[in-house]
Amino acid sequence: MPKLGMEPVRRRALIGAAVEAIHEHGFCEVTMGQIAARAGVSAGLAHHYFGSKEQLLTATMRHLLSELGAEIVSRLSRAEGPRQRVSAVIAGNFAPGQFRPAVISAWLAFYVQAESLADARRLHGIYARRLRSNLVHDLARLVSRERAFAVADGAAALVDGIWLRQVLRVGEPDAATAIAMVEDYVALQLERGRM
Amino acid sequence: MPKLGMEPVRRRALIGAAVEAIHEHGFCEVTMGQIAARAGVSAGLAHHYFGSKEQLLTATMRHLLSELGAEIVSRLSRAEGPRQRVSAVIAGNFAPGQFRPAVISAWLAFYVQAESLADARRLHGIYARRLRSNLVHDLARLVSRERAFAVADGAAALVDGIWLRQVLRVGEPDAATAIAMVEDYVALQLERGRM
DNA sequence: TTATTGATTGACTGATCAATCAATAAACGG
DNA sequence: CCGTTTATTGATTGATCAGTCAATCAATAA
Repeated sequence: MPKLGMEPVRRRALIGAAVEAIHEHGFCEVTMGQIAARAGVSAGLAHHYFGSKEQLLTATMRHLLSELGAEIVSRLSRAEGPRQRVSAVIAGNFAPGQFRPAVISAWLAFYVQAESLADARRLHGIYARRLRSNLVHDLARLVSRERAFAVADGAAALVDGIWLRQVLRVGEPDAATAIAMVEDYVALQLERGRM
Repeated sequence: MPKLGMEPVRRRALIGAAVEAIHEHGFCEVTMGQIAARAGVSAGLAHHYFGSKEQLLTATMRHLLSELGAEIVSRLSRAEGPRQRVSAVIAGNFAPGQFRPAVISAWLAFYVQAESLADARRLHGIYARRLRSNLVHDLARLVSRERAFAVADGAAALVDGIWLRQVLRVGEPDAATAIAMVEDYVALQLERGRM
């Protein structure tokens, strides 16, 4: 059965399987065997393509962050003016493909890992700085630069908090309510800034 | 050297050591041996008193939640009127003994575990409901019941988000800034509610 | 003094799992 | 068709670690 050019197919499948397997078994408990089985291959093949469990997990984290980033960039490109750009960032953070149980579980697990794993920490840092500078840049066109920092930090904390709390909520995530909550916060802050 | 009545001493030491060891080694990587060594005893003794790693970890989580709860209750008892009570809850969530790196790491790790571990999930649920009902009860005296729910959820998400983001921040946690951020959010929401 | 109980350890075991590797087989290139 | 590359597996290894246990020692009680 061996077809050629399977590498990208397997890599994608394994990364997707890793997200699901982390959700099902928990980050600490999940094994290469479980991930590989979910992707429909042997554990040996997972090692063949990724070298080690840590590298597969790091690739998975990189994938999640880049997908989330892409959602935001795509919405930013359609936004007009700073206020819409802020909304684009907020909505991007709750994009349907991202704000779902398995992704939320994996994302949180990587947050925890980022503390002890240098690679994970670096990736998180890059992503967080980019998000923040995007927000600050646009907010600074609406309020003072000083307040823009405060509002960006507040909005970012609120977004992360909503993701975090979704981990323990039962039932499907409600992106609309989440977005409304953050939009409300930003609107209130901007109103005051204009007074 | 065996003295009598060591059980409570050892239990406390092991729970404290678990928090520190999780912070140092990471939740997934930490072993009973490392925790026991930090507490100055053998791994065998840790099993003797707690039965299993899972039970020691669950006891640690219970301890963290109850300490945080105690900080809030203590501030609530000194508060007068609903507005002060809301502030008491906020300040309690950033009490100096709790809002520090090792505790934050462990707390977040337990959050992740709560997804797959029934015991951890139950504990978290109890704590979260209590916190929420406390907030809603007092907020409902300041704004409509409906808005009280929204503000309580927003404030709780903000608190959790600030804790979460502290995991990756370098340097000592800044409780004062954190409290100011949540107080600002609540103040803004209450102002609107009164309009 | 002599049992009894509680505290404690270090050695042991059994299971798990990441990582390696040799073997196999299909596709392809000449 | 024959050699090379790519894909894939299953068996194996080596390390780690949770959990158990017998043995030891001190304090207390009878």
